[in-house]
Amino acid sequence: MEAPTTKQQAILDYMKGHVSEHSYWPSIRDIQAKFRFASTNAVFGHLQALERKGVLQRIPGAARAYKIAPEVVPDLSATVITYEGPGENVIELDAVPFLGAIPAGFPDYTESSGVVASMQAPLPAGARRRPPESFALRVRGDSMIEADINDGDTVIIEPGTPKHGDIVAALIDGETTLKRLIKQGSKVYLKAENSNYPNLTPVSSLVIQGIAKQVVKAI
Amino acid sequence: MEAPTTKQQAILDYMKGHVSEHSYWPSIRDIQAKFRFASTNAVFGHLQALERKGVLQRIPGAARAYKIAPEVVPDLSATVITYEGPGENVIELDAVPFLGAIPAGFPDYTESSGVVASMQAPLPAGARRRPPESFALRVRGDSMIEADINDGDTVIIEPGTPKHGDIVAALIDGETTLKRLIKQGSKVYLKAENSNYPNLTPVSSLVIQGIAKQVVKAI
DNA sequence: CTTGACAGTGAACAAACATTCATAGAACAT
DNA sequence: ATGTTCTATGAATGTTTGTTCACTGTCAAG
Repeated sequence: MEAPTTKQQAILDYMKGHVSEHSYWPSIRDIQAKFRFASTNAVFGHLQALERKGVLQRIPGAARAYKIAPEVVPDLSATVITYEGPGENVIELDAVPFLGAIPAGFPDYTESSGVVASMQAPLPAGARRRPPESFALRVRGDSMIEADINDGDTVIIEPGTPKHGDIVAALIDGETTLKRLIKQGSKVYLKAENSNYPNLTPVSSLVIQGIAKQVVKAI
Repeated sequence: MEAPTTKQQAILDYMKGHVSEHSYWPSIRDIQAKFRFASTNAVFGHLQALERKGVLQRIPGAARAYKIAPEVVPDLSATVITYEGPGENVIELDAVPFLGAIPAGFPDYTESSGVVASMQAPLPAGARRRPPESFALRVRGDSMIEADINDGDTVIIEPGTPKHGDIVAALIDGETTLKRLIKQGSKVYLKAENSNYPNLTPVSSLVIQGIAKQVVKAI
C-alpha cells in the first residue's frame, strides 16, 4: 500500500484527534479551516488520496462520516528469535517457569470495542507466576502461522504494555490465545495471523496476560 | 436528572450502536428510517428530550455530530460493607496479605481515551501477590469521601473485570489511586468521589490493579 | 371539562456539506 | 521540451441534513 504524504498524514491525524476530542468527525470545512486552505477542494483531494491509499474510508454523500482502515501491521517474522540449538537461549528458556500449553484458541479476527479490562491476568490452572514474571507457553494450533509461529513452538511471554502490532497472549472466554494486537482509534482488535480465517467475532472483555517476545521453534 | 423514556432510550442505544458499528453518528433521517417514523420531527423531538434530560449533547447546525454525557453512577455508599468489630470480617481481612498504603492520588476527574492497557498490574514496591490474589490497602486522602470511603479506611481489593460504576484501584503515574470507573461509549473515565475537585486530567494509559469489594472503616 | 405535557404527521426552509468543474503553478521523470 | 502527478485556487452545484411551523391525537392531572 502506498504511504500517505506528510500533509495527508497530518490531516488524518487531525481527523483522528477531532474524533477523540469531540466524538464526531470534522467536516471538510473544519479541516479546511484548520489547515488554512483557501478551497475546500484542497481537502477533498487529500481525502481522496487517503482513501485511494487505503487508510481512510469515506461514506459518499454523508456528512462527517468516515471510517479508519485498520493499520497495517509490519511483518514481525523476520525479528523472531529462533532457537537453533544449545546456547544462551536455552538457559533463558530454562530460567522462566513453564506453565502449560496454550489451547491456541480460535483462529479468528476478534473485535473488542470499548476495551476496559485491565487486571491481574489469570494464570493457567495450577500455575503461579514468579519473578521475573516471564513464562513460557507451548503453542497449539496454527492461528499465528503467518507470523511464523507454528504448532508445537514455544513462546516466551513477558509482562508489559502492549503496543500496536505486538503479539500478545490474551484470555478469551477463559482460554489463553495468541493473537496480534491491533489498535484502531479507540478500538482494539485481536487478529489471528492466518488468512484462512478472516472471521470477525466480538468479545465483551479483554484480558491480556503478556507480550510474546521470543519464539523457540520446534525442531 | 430526569430519566429518558423507553423510546428515547431505544433511540439513544441505536445511536450508540451506530457509532460503535460504523464509527460515525447516524443522521436524523437514519434514525427516522430505523424506527419507521413518518416525520423527521418525531426524531427531532426525541433528540431534544434526550438533550434536555442531559444524556445527549447536540451540536447545533452540525451534521451527525453528538456527544454522549457521562453516565450517572448509582450511589454505592449503601452497599459498602462496614467493619464494626470482631467477627467474620476480621478473619477475612486477616486472610489477605496487607500490602501497604494507597498514596491516595489526586482527587481529580481523570480521563483516559483509547484505553488499551491490560497487563500484569504492578504491585506496590516490595509486595508480592499471593493466592487468593486479594489484598488490602489503607486509604490516604479523601478523594472518595462521597462514596463513604475516608482517610484511614482499609479497602479489600480483588482481581476481576471491572464494570461501569465499580470502585477500582488504578495505577496512575506510578501511584495507586482509588477511583470510580466510568464507561462512556468507548472511552473510560476514572472519577474521584469528591465534589470539591471537578477537574479533568487526561492520562495516556491506564492500569487497574483490582476492584474494591469491601471497606473496613476506621473506628 | 379543560389544560398541558407528550408523541406524532406533513410540509417546507435554509444552512451545512460533499462534490464537480475549470484553471494553474511546481516538481519531476521522459 | 513535454507530459504527468501533486497540490492548490475559485466558483458553482446539488444533495444532505438540521430545524421550524402548523396541526392532530392521546393521556393524565387539576
